[in-house]
Amino acid sequence: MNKQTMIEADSKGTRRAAILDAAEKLFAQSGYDGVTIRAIAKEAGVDVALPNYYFGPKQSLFEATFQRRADLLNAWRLEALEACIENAQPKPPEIRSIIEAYLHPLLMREHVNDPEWRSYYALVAYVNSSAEWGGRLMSKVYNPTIDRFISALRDAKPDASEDAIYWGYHCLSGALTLAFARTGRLDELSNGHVCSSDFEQGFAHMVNFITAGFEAL
Amino acid sequence: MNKQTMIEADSKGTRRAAILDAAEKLFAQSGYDGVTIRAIAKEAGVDVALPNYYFGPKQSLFEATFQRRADLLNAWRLEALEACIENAQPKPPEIRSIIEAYLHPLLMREHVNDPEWRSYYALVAYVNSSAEWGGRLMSKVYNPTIDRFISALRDAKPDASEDAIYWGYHCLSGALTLAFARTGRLDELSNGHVCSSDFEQGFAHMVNFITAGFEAL
DNA sequence: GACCAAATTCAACACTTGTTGAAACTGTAT
DNA sequence: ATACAGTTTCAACAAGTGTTGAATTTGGTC
Repeated sequence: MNKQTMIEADSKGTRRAAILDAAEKLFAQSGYDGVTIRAIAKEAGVDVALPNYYFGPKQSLFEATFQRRADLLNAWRLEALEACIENAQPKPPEIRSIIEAYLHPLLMREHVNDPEWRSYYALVAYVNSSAEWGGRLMSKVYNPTIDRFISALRDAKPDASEDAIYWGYHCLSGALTLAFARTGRLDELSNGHVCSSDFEQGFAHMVNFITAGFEAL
Repeated sequence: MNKQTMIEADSKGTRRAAILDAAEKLFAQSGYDGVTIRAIAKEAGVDVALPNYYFGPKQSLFEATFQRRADLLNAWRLEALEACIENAQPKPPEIRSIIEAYLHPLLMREHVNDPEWRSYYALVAYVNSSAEWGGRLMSKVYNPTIDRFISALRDAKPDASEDAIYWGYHCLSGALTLAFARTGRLDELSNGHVCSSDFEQGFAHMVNFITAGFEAL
């Protein structure tokens, strides 16, 4: 049973899915240590003992929550990357279209403003910049996909150094996950002029900015 | 008594400073909820009741820790910005030199590899991408300085839209604080080829990347 | 020495934490 | 009905949580 069908099996009604939904929402809001099993159980409307029954200890619940939507996300991104490589044949694709393949799957579907997906994105932001989870968990779940994007960028910029490409990806990742975190900081900084939760506007600016960064390598 | 002298007054020997040092280190490692007052007291070598005696409740201790080095940092950055504006008179300074004024004060002094400053940077990374602290605390402490940099960027790029400049700053901030977080992710992604804790190398790449992003606005 | 305020310790408070084992309940196959 | 495995509840556990008030110690001033 692949993960797509797992999500659907868990999709609605079952308590197992309700627990994951609650965990996703709360972990995204307050981080691992800021959330108690009891709060998750309450949010999910189940008994305190049930999360442990289904997922074992708290750490496993957290990793299961993080893992749940990852395979879908990776599949969407790879699909978009393959398509952009295909379209550019036989030349390597433009940098801009690689960056778009990385970002667009996150908001070009029905789930752009789906609060559950937004929670998951915030969870990714938390994990990505957490010293405790960051390296290990992100790498385990997302590296195979990222490797493909790195390769594509390398092909598009064959004269750039390896270091520069990796640090370029670092900038992309940092900007993206900070947007995911939805701290409301840009709103405050700009006195309400910019709405940082307007992902579609923000992503357009980010694509321009990041593309220019890579093209200058 | 300004903050410079406050830090020096707290610098060594006093328990008050030991508590701040311990809190800085531990909060940077594990975030607000991942650290207990008892752990801080133990790390500082003082009684459990002492943090509360000096700083009041846990939240206040956290904010005091975050605040302690902020004024120094702001002063250094503003000094660097003034210098680069001065040097470019009467024209506005180059974008690259503005970005350098923002980044270089963090590593161009004796404290580049000072573990205490590194802890503080990691703390900034935590706060910046935390949904609970991010907006409020970062803005309160750092906005006046950031506003000056935004103005300088606006002068250097008078034809860029306001939105684009704010989102450009967002990219800069996200990349910088992700580097601060020191998750070790780039190391894993590149199979050890890139050392993400080598700030000097990383900052050089980031300056290039971010400068190109702004110049393309 | 006596005095006093600041600093520090100690013990305890009320409450929350993750986890568990035994009991009760569910639905289905026999 | 019986049996049985998968769920769900309940109560409790040992350990840890932030905070506090009273007691004690410290260091300097009269």
